[in-house]
Amino acid sequence: MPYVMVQIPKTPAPASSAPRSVPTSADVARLAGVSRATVSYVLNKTSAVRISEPTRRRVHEAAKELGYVPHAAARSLRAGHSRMVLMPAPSFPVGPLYSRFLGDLQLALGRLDYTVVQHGSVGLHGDEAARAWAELRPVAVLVSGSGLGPKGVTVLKRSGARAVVSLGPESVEGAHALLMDYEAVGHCAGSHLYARGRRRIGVVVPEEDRLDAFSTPRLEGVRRALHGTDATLTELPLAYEEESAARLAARWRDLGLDAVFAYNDEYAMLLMRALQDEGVRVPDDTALIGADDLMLGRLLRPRLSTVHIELPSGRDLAELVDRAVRNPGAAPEAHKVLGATVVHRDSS
Amino acid sequence: MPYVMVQIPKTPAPASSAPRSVPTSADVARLAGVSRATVSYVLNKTSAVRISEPTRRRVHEAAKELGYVPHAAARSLRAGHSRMVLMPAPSFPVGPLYSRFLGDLQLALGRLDYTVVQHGSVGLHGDEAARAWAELRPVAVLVSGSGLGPKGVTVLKRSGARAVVSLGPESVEGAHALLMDYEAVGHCAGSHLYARGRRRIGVVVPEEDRLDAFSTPRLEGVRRALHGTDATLTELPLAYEEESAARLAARWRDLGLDAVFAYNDEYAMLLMRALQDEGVRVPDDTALIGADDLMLGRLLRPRLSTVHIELPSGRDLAELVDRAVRNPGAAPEAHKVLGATVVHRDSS
DNA sequence: TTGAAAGCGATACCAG
DNA sequence: CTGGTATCGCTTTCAA
Repeated sequence: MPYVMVQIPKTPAPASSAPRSVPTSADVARLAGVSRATVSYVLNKTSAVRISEPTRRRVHEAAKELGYVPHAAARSLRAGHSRMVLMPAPSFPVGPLYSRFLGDLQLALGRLDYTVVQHGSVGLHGDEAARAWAELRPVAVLVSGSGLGPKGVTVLKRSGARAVVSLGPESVEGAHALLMDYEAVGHCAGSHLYARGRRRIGVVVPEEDRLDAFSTPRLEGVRRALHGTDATLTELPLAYEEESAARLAARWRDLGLDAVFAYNDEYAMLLMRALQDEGVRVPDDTALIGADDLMLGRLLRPRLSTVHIELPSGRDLAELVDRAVRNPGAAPEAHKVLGATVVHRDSS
Repeated sequence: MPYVMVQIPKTPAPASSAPRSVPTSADVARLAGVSRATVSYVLNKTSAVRISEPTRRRVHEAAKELGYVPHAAARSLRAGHSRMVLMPAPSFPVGPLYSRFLGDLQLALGRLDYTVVQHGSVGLHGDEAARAWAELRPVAVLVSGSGLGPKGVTVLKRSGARAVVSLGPESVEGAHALLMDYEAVGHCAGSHLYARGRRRIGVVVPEEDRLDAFSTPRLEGVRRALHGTDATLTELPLAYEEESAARLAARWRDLGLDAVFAYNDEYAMLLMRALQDEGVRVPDDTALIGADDLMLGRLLRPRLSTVHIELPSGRDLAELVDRAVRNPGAAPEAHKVLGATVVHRDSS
């Protein structure tokens, strides 16, 4: 040892509300009268070494008395890996469908002993966001939507992520993909309306930018369903406000449409109301179909036809993640996971 | 498994992507031909020391070439603190109101250079959850709802959290509190119905357990509003299903109610539909009021009266957090932050 | 059965 | 202006 370090006494902390520094395993060891190694053995139930029962008890008691909580950062630094699964937090209100999916996923991953963390990356764009996520060295990253490019995937993998999974309409180079075929939703709706004999078909396109990622594919799906037929497709921009709907309804007869796919059930309700106020009969004058199969659609009169969407089960996705983590070398899997089926009720 | 995930064949990943171990600052230093200290200085723009421009460039280039991303765990281990603000991820579908609040909050905290993380603590109860959160050594913890007791607060503070804030109906010992006075919502509704001359008042109580934390105070609020008056209060259990609503509506005339507070706008819509199907006129026979001021209420006929709820601004909460972090010694603040006002439309 | 000590990655002091 | 080095809290060999 080059020179002797002398411990400098610290200024005593204020009397009562002493913000004692956070207890470490060394503190536990001292209180229990053992070494830090022993503490680690006891607290992690290491089976390789056997610790005497009295010692175990002393360690546990010391830990409880101090309110010891292990330091995840130190642990994963030492271990060289963590069990954190990171997802970007959604930046817009999510429906009950996705909420439920998320809950299931968290539960399933929790059972597999992963810790799910949603990272509030607001205002970070593309690769910046990927870097921010990579700083946490998650073992896996699940990204929904289009917030991730191939470069982002590289950054994440370089920094140790053993699985990168994208949930969205298209797969990303190098990442596993859960292909949510949003076009299928529109395709379902378009085919349904066509099959019901409708030929002049409108498609609501929300004016809210955040929904572009969903609305564009849904529109394209309808276009694809109608391609090569004698039906026409009209895009109908609509903001999620009564006024906007009223304006659209006011020029409805001029549009001469006999059917409309309203993007989702909420926009459908908005539009249905406006159409009815305008004296347009649904479905006689105009057929109307939504999507997402929300409860509210069942409550409308006429009952709203809709496209029911089935997301992958959280358990399946959790298993995909676990598989990928255990075997990072494997080629990325791609799964089509979005089930879309028409629920025909009274509005179409 | 509800349906099968269909595997799509993917082109195998290029063989060149050898999983090199993740680059550290030492690797950057080596490549740039400088010491790790210099790398740290350059990358953190430390102003105390001045590094020659050529060196800076070499470091930056090396970092970029290696795809270097700093290791957050190592950094915060060394620094002794992080800038992570932790919130438990909500375990049930949240409405647009709360989503918006959450988004604002994340943005505001982001601007103050905090990283917001939602911890998916599913299946963890009370103090277990607090321990799990504490392992991440967040600088602040925001807990909404009643998932935190005084012991949890102690655990978190012991492990270095400089601010613990509870958002909910009641304050928790030792934590800052944003008091969401859910009773006020019910009180508003009850007073309104009473003022409109209604005396036999029903209150919908959702059968979904997860909503207890909200529904009980709303019910109590109505009770308080009616206390000491000649009005009666009837609890109306209701599940969020058409069938349940139909059953309730079927015995409506026997109940002899002239008004009902439907918990929120969604339950109100469910009930209004069922009542109308039963021939009960709203508001003539029975006045109806919801809560949350959702768009859908405006679309109902009659237009739904509701209780508009104002959450605290994300900016304000972010500032409270920042203040608390900078001055952890200060006494916990408690703010009443929930504004409830009746929006009188046509259903009451 | 327990203890001493090396090191995970990054930072900040101090010496040169 | 730059390099060596101790340190954060924890796990895990290796010795005793």
